[in-house]
Amino acid sequence: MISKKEKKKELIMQSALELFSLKGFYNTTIPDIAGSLKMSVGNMYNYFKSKDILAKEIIKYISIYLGSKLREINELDISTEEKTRKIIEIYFQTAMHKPEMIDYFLRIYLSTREVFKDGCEGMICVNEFVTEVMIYFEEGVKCGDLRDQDFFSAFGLFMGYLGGMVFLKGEDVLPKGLDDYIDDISYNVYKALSV
Amino acid sequence: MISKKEKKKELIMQSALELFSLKGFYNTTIPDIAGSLKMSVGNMYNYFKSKDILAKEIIKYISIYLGSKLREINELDISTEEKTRKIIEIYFQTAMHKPEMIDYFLRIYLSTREVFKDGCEGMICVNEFVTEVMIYFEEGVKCGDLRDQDFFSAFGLFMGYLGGMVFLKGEDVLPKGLDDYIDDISYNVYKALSV
Amino acid sequence: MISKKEKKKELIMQSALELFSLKGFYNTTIPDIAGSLKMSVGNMYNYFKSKDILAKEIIKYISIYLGSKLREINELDISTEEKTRKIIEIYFQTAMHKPEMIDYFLRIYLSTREVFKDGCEGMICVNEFVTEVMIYFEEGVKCGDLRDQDFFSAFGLFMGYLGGMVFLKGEDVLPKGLDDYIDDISYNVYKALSV
Amino acid sequence: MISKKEKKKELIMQSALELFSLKGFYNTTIPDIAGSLKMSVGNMYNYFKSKDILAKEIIKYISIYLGSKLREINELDISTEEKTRKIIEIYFQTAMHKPEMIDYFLRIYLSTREVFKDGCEGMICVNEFVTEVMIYFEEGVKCGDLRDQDFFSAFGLFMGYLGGMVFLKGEDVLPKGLDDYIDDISYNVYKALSV
DNA sequence: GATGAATGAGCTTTCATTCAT
DNA sequence: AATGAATGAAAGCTCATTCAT
Repeated sequence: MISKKEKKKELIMQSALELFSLKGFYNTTIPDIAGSLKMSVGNMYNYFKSKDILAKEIIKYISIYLGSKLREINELDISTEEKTRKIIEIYFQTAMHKPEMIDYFLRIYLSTREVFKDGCEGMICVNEFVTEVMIYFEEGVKCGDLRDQDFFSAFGLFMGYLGGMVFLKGEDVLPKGLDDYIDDISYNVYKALSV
Repeated sequence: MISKKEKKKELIMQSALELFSLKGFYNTTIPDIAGSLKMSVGNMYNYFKSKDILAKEIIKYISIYLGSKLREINELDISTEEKTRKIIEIYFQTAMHKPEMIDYFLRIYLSTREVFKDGCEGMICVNEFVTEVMIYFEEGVKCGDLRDQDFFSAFGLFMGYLGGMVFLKGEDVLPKGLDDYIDDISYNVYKALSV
Repeated sequence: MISKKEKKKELIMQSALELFSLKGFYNTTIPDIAGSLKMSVGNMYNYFKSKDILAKEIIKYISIYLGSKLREINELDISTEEKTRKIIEIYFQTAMHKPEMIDYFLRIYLSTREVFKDGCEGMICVNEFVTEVMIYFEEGVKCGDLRDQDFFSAFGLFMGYLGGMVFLKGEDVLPKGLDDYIDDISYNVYKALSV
Repeated sequence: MISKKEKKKELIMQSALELFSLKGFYNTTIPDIAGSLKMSVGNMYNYFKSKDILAKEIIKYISIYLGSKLREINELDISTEEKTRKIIEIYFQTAMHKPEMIDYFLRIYLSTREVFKDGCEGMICVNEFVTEVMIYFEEGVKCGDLRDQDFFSAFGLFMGYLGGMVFLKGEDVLPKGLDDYIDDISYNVYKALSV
């Protein structure tokens, strides 16, 4: 069972996540976050000892969320090609319906090194997510669908690609909706990674 | 002919670029930049009217630099496959020898929307760079090497991939040097984009 | 008979005394004190209505403790010279074995006027201690051992001296242990005060 | 010649010294100090990088001031007994006419260890003052007036005594003015220290 | 008696920008 | 063109105290 305090921590993370991804880490103040929750500034600090710690907890939270989504796909009994498409779909769906998550990942986590340096070195805080991508890749290789190449070569292509598209969407330069690129992207990714 | 003032502006941009990419936009102060140039704070404002304007000039500067590098490749009389490889090479070489440029692109420009919102909407400030990628792509299509797909589907893959790899390198999770991934990546990109 | 509540108040004072003398009044928080006693913050306020009141009760507590030690000496049937030495001994022994007491006296009580202004004016809160020094002095005069001078001239010398030595010890500038100064100090004090 | 900046630093120290000694270190805020000088808060930090550093500079300043006063006495061609009296006189005169100095010494410097821990270990920041006391003592010994005892035994007596009297005055328990104790104290100190 | 979440004023410190020289 | 002292708003964070449970 989840404690009342744990529940409130999650509420705070949700609100902070939205504000951070909307306005950026340094343009979101603790009073902003507290205000959005009708909570006093001081009380915020009963839940998260610092703004940095809050930011780190949020990325872990996102990693767990996205990781669980990927796990569901990994557990399906479908071809690697279909899995590839489903991963793209879920990524874009998240980008459309919970844009703050992907945005936080791309614009806060990847770019605010100072904050994540201590405690999120390497991929510690996005471990759950990366692990599932790894599973997707290794199973694809094992069953003969994907070429056996360096994992990071494959990871960079797949995730760099998806991130890049969401960035373009965010910059409002994509003429079509993200959904409309799913066919192209699935084709390109699978073409690149398959044997 | 380039004026003395223009020359000093460039010096300032160089120094600011290094500091911004090293410590982030919000952790670099105007006194920091002035200090690194042994220049007074007040005088800095004779060259750039605000920190935001400085940041925007820098991204244009980078875009022009990288665009010119790509143009050189586009003007070579080689196959699209060779061009693809050369683009990757030049991108990684820049990432290794002038890391501040790629870092600024990925960590400052892409992530600090607040700053670039006014004056760099869409791709205005990275126009020169994007244009050359577009030329690479369209010529590749015209000569029958590349599949005729939506430009952004291709752009996202190529540039998202390269950015993703540099990010991974920056996070110190790549077991090998960037150079050692050139073969893999060239292969993957060309496989994805070719007919 | 001492009530259960009175007993707990004393426990709190002991803990607070240690923390105050170790970290200072303003660097010791009520949560610090409560935490050191595994007690809730709210409950602390059932025993002491404010931090200031707690601080004042502590100095009274110390005064009573030290006063009782001096009374024991005053009641002995020994010469004033021997009493003088015994007072120094007991003072230094306290400084060594219960350093928090002397430290509190010197560093909290004497220096944090704001806090003790209301309720501890003059020597109200250290009354028991000062009274015993007064008795020592007056009896010494009555029996012809000590010169009959202004009490405060004598008090300042004796207690200023002892406090000064403990300060020096605290600053780690004394080359020897406090004990090793007892001979010197006894000699100096008695020489100064005797007829 | 003294720079304009140095002059302003001294003005700030003067003002801060008064406020600190009057209200205590933790009850004096930077806005208090800035306000007393009709100066902006931000500008204060152009002169002293932190409140702690300001506090440390002040104690050095006081030490130099008092040290110079003692040096003048040390350089006089008078007996040790007369020097003893003159030191007490100058100390009490300072306590009466520049009470903030002695108060700062006794109530801020000696009691706020946290602040002076780094950078003022031992007697580093009161070096000039202590040195002159040492010279007084050693010359007194050399010329046969004072007993050759441990320096700190003598220092603790002399300075502890003077500090103690000022404390008592501050607590308003002395029935007479400080001046009226000079005879007594001179007699006591010299009696204790002389051969 | 006991808990600890909640309050909110207040603190130190930072920094883009201005402006008198 | 050049200096750097000055401004002042705003940030992150702390903490004595209260109060519903």
